[in-house]
Amino acid sequence: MARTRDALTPDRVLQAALTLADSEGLEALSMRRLGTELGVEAMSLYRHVPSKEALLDAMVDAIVVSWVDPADNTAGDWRTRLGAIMHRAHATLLARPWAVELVTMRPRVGEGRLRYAETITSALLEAGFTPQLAHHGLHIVDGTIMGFTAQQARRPTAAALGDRVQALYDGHLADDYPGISITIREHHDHAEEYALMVDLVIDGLSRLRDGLMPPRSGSGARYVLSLA
Amino acid sequence: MARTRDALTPDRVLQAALTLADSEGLEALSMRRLGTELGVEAMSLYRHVPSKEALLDAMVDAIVVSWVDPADNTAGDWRTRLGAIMHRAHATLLARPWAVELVTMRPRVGEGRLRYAETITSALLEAGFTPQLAHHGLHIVDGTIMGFTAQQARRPTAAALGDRVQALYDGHLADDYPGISITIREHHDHAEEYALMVDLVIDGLSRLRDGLMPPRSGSGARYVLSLA
DNA sequence: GGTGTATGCTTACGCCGTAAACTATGACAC
DNA sequence: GTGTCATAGTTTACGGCGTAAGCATACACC
Repeated sequence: MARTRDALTPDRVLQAALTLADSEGLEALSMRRLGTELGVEAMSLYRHVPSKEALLDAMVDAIVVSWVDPADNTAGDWRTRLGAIMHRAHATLLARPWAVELVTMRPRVGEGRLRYAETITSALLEAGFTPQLAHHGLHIVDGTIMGFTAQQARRPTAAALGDRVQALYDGHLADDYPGISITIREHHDHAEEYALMVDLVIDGLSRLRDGLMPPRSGSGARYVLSLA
Repeated sequence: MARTRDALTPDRVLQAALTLADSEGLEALSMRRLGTELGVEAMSLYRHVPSKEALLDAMVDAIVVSWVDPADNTAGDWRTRLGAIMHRAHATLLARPWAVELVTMRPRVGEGRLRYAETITSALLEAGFTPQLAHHGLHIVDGTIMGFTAQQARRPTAAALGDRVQALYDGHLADDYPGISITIREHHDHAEEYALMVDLVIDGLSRLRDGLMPPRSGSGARYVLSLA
């Protein structure tokens, strides 16, 4: 076989995996399918990738690292920088809805995720956050991106939404769900909603840093477990 | 076969599925395995459940509906009621880490999820939020729960975290990741962190309602797509 | 030319969800 | 009691999955 020409490489496999997922979704990404896509048998991929899991982890890392742009690492207000990251992350995940599952669920932390975490953390530290609060801030930002994006990326295929929801749109069930029946009619701009959330979070972080958050009830420690 | 005694029912199947997932994780939940758990062949389950997908959806609904307790639907400040839901949701998801994937990724909206959405929505409407803002509020609360919980439920099995992270704990890589190297040493109380986030969100919602959020940059519309 | 090694192929195993056909049970009508 | 029927469970089978093990080929270097 041609060793030099057109040789498979880990990166070619990774790129092909991203492309395949982009065009046909994550459930279409099987090793066999990925093989055919590269004109090769499934088992050949294992010369370049230790396992499918590792491949998925590599995909995650490639995506997450794209959220931080070295260009805005140093310049500008921390608020602007964080906002940029949050919006960029949101945009890429909306463009790759299949990635949401991967990015939110895979625990492995690679270089890309570290870079991303470092960018946010150091931005907060430079902005005068205590290490403790910067740590919390990283998780707050990260959680916001994941949670909010997951929600919007969840396919509203309508048909798959459930009959009840359709009934709601049709104006029925107003007795059972009065609140939703009202709000469901609102014009709903996803982008605006996310921007609102980003502002809310950044403003909240700012107020936390400055000790402006009103003291509140407590830790929620009463809500531990039960498993019915 | 005994038609009356010990008969399988959709609910028995659902309960068994929840139990199995609780004890062995979501990846152990196969129809075959669930069958043996119930002393029955896999195919028998299909008399009571249309498909595995439907079963998973039922599991989601059962979990989500448990987040809202009729008892605190009407009583108390809206802040308290929302906080209760958020903490309860977080607690149940931490007790059932496998459920995070299901709850965040499955688009189907059943009765349970509707009940949950209705509770939050009507609480906000009653608190004087505009329908538009109540709608946003629902998504903000929902996204917060999902995102933050997903993050904490992501197994920190340490071994599976990645070598770099271990190196960071050991104090290496401080040059590459100065910020993280500082914050990683902090005492890290998950419960406290979530409580902080809950307060941040509720405070933010309150400020949104009262028009106290400072005007900000914009929608992030510049961060659309690219797919490298 | 011979050897070593890298690359890809073949085969096979044990899982998975589920379609289709079959069987055994009890309920009920006469 | 006998015949009919619906219901609940079983059996078998299909096409997919990830990947372990072993084989074949072709180049690089001596």
